[in-house]
Amino acid sequence: MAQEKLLLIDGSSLAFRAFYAMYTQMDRFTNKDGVHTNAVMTFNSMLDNVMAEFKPQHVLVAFDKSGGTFRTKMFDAYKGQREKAPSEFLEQLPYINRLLEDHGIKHYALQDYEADDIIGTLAKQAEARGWHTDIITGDRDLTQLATDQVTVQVTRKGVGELEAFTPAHIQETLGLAPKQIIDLKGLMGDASDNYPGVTKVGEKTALKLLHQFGSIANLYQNLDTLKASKMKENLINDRDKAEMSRTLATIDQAAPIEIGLDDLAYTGPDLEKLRALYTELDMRQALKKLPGSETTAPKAALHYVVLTDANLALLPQTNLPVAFEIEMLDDNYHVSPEIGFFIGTKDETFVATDVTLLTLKPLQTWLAAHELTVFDAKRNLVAANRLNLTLPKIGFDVLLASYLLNPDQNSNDFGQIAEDHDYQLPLDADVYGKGAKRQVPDDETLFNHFAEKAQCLLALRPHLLKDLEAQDQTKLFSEMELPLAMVLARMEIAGIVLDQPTLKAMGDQWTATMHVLEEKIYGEAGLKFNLNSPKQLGEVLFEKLNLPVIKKTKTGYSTSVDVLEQLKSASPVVQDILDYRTVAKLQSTYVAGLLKAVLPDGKIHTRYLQTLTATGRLSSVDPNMQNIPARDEGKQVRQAFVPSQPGWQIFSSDYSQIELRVLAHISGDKNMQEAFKEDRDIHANTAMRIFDLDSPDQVTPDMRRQAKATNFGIVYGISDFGLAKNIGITRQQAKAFIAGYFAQYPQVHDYMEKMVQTARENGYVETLFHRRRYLNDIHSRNFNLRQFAERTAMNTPIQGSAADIIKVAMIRMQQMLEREHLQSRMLLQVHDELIFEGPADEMPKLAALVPKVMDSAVSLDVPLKVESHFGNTWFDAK
DNA sequence: GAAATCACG
DNA sequence: ACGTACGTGATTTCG
Repeated sequence: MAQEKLLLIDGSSLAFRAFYAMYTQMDRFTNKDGVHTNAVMTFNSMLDNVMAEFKPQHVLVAFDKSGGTFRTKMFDAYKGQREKAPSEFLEQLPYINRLLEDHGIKHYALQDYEADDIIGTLAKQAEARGWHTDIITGDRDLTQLATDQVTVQVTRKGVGELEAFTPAHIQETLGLAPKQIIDLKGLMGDASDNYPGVTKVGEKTALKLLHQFGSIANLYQNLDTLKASKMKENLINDRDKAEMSRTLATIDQAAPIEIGLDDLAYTGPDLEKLRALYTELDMRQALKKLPGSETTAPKAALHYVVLTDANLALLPQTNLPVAFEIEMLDDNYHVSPEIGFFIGTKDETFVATDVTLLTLKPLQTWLAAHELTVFDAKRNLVAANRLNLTLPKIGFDVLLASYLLNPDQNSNDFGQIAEDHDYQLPLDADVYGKGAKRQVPDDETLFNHFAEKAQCLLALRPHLLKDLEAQDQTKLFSEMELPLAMVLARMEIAGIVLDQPTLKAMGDQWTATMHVLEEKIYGEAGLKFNLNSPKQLGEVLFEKLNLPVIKKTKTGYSTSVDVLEQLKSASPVVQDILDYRTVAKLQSTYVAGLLKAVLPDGKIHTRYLQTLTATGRLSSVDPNMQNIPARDEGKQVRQAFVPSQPGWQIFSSDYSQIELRVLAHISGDKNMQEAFKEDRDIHANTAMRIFDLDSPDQVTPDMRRQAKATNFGIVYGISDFGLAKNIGITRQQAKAFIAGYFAQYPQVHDYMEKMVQTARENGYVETLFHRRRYLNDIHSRNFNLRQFAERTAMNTPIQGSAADIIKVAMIRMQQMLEREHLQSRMLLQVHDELIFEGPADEMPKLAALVPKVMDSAVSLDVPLKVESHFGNTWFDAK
């Protein structure tokens, strides 16, 4: 007989996670009585998943009992920092209990004990009987229970995935045996359960000590063998804390539970009761899944042919578009495994897992002769490049088209996009799984999915083309976004070299500064605390040091820069905190973060997301190369971005004031256009106008600063409150500023009103190149949402048209580089700036060429201005 | 997962 | 009376 299986679920931890997994959309999920159901729903689907996956004969869901536990009796502050659970959560707990009962699953809680202890006790009993146990929890502390017979499954990324902690897995990841997790927690403490551990000992130090000594007990027995150090002192001083924390972290495996293994048999659900509960809670998805509800018939498997090197001749010659994709398992196509490809014609889909077939001559020739329809051109171009091949004839991209039709539909999952256009296609997540469980399915499943995708691509193409035409976006698609995908692919493939030693050296300096500041701050504050925790920092500043509270956040005191700037004079510690924040950011994001992103070729290959933003801008991820520090000491980071070859340099050109120039053009404002036509300093010009001055000499730096902020505010869709806050004036003054501004630039005012009006009438606004953004909230009864939509209506045509312009410039620039046979390459785009590398002797050519291409990308009623620089590093190209 | 913070245009 | 600048991504803490 097969081994008996027991499933123990940490109900408290999972319910909490289930609640927060859909926290933002919580209010979308309520029943007709206003009871929230997000936690119940998520908990329920989680339950379905684990029951299906583990198929246990015995199940128990353990909960914490409210009120204290034996641990609180030992240590008052245990879990003391926790805020009370929100009422939207508490109201769902009774339903979760009912849900379990109706599922035929036992649940249990015990006075003075936590769910952990119930689970630990039962797991031990099950082991004695020779059963296998799986424990489902969101809490890593439970991994201490892992044995050969007990696997601890910890939820990841909310609740969607499980990570299986076996003793071997724990050994692999931490180098510890499960029981040593207890010593680990003893040494490092636990912030969320609010027990201390040893001062200054975090996970790293604790692991080192445990690898050396094995346990806390043995560590203290052999403390003499440690060299004198601050850490040793801390260990001596905090011995009590360590031992107490160890006790607190220990799960009681002999809790006096009144329930036994024999009570846990899973008998299956009571479908009628479940149906009643789902109905009461208005859980339609769950209702649909109940047996006996209407089911959708499984679709017939599609036909496909598996390609081999021997049957490539089967590919038919056709003038019709064909579907193509190189499939990869992960988002990051620079490094993801390539798991197969497909070629679909209207009559047949050809599939294979062996992507090296693509390098064979007959297939290359075939691909070069047929127009391809893909989902995500850039992704396929990079994948192809990894196989040393080009895809010269990509004619249609379903992802790009879908994004242009509505940039809110920016999912990267073909299944999702298909659904948006009323086509049936399984989500990639359903075929491949998510996160740790993501894997290549068996060939039949994979190939069938390929066939579905191929046929879906071919089916969607004519509809999307028609829709693009109807929205006047055909050119935007075929002359801008699709060609741009090719250009971006080349930039991403080129990558930029990171000078790692240089960056490491900077990082070491910043780390040293960080440590000095840390100690100084602890001295000034009179205590040690976690500087990276806004919560703890807030307590120190506003409770211990009694500094005035300037601003609050949802959860407590705000400690952001603008607040700290105002508190600088109140205490010397504030400046140190600001300095600490600066270097900590540089170290973690720009030194450690960038070093992590370097691929084996020594380069950083970012990915531009071409179908993400609502305005038409690009974004950049893994890593983000569009927010590398440009000011103050952080800009040194740019010294680490260097050319890929000796004798080469970095070249950069950027548009000057492109958004205000776009505004001057589309608003038709004569005064603003005049300023640009005469190449005046636009901010000084604005200052002269709103402060009613006669000559530029009368503009003080402060006036210019305020005028500049007002110009920005206008672009963002101004409000008096926002402007007042930004430049530190009263709301009245801001109001007067804005009135003055509109008096001086009257057509700008007209433009703002016109855009809001357009949005109301059409439901969307457009850029110069017909990029569209829908603004459903423009008619909202909710004041905030409506105001936001109005500001968006004013801003999107400006930001989006500027994005259009640089996209045109990039496409033309790539053509020019080829036409002029330059070795120089385009590497990066940062919204209004293009960065290249090339041989030093090509720099003068770039200096002539790039600005010319950029400023002639479009013809506006005002000139576009471009500034260029070059040097040995990105830093020097400024 | 959410929130807070801070980097860029 | 409402509560606000537009568009992004990465890191850290916390429940």
